[in-house]
Amino acid sequence: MTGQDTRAATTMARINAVARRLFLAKSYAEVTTDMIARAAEVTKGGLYHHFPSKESLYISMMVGDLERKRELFEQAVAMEGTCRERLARLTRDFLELPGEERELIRLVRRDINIFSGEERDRLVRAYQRALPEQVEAIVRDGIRDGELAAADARLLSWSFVALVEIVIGEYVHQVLGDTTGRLDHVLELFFGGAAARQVGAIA
Amino acid sequence: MTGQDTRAATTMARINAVARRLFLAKSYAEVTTDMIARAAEVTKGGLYHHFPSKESLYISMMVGDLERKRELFEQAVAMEGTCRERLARLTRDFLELPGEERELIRLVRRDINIFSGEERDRLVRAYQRALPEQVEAIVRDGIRDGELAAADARLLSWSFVALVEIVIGEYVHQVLGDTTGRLDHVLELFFGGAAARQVGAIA
DNA sequence: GCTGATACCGACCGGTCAGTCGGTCGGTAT
DNA sequence: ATACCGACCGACTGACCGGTCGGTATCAGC
Repeated sequence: MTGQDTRAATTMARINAVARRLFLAKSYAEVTTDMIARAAEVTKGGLYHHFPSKESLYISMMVGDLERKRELFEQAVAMEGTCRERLARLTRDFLELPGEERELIRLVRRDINIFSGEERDRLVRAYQRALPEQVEAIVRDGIRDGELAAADARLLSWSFVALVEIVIGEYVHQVLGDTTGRLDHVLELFFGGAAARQVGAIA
Repeated sequence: MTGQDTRAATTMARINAVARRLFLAKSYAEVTTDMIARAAEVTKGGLYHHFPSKESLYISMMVGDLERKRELFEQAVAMEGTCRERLARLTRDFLELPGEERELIRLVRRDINIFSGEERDRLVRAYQRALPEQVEAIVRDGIRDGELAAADARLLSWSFVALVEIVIGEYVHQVLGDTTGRLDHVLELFFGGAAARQVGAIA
């Protein structure tokens, strides 16, 4: 029993890993089930023995990964400290994820429009739980404690996530350098805005 | 000559309009050339008489539209006033665009990954000229005039655009209401940040 | 009213791809 | 040894879809 379970689980894990790599490199439509099967060293029949459809394979690969990210980000939420410190921790954790792991979150935005119905909802919910809701929990505390101005927590969280997403990418790497520069920029902009600080009076 | 031009131009415009509607409602792959042809009341042969390929039809529809938006946003750039006033004008113009026109900009992000090569570049360039570069011009002035803190203008522009894009959508409409509420939120957040203002000293 | 050009037609082709299905094989329980 | 079962195989199918092509309709200029 364990032997069979392990064997199936191993194969499924191999398929998942290969699928992740391929879906990152090419668009959903461009990645064929043949490609996945060949790269995972199973046949299409074998692949369809474990997954009912291409869509389902894609979604469960994504959902599994997002679940792991949720656990990571929850540590920042659970942390003691100011709102800013906790957001910093979460953002740093995110920025320091190995490239492939980090890029996977972008796939949600890239591919969300090709699905619909129940499977799409599964993906959306997994994403929301993994990132925006974690940020929202911290932001909500920040507002409650007077660290952030009163505002809609969800909207603020989305804004924060959007600022973080901007900071990924090669151009920003050239401008701001590695994690710390990017992190500082996001936090400065989110908390303090882009306006020049008045040098003199409060005016 | 004018008669022929007009006839062809009319048909092409009809195809473009129909394509825009369809591509907004469904993903690129889901919209078939048959659907476009039928909805535009031509046959596939007629469609391919005017456009060399589905991809080319899509891209030129988008590029044409983005070109019109560029002209609109250029008015805000050309305007007299502070950086904040000019960004407000540009953002207001954007937010007050009729729904379909505004959504079209989101298609760039949605579909950019399915193209590659020259046509993709055409689309990317048209988008950049239409929106981020306009914002960047204003932001650059703001930095030069000491209204914005010294920073990379392009990065700031992207951040601003990202904040604007957040503010579209039904949830934000419920929270902030129509254009003015959204506009104020974006400007407040971008210029002043989300931190609570100190009530007392400068501390 | 003839001629050429352009707009338009619609059946058809070539290729792709998700998904199927009858069958093999290795391991496990009895 | 036998019976069984889940893992896996791979040729095949059916549908779809972008693009083609030989042909017809419409209209301008002569």
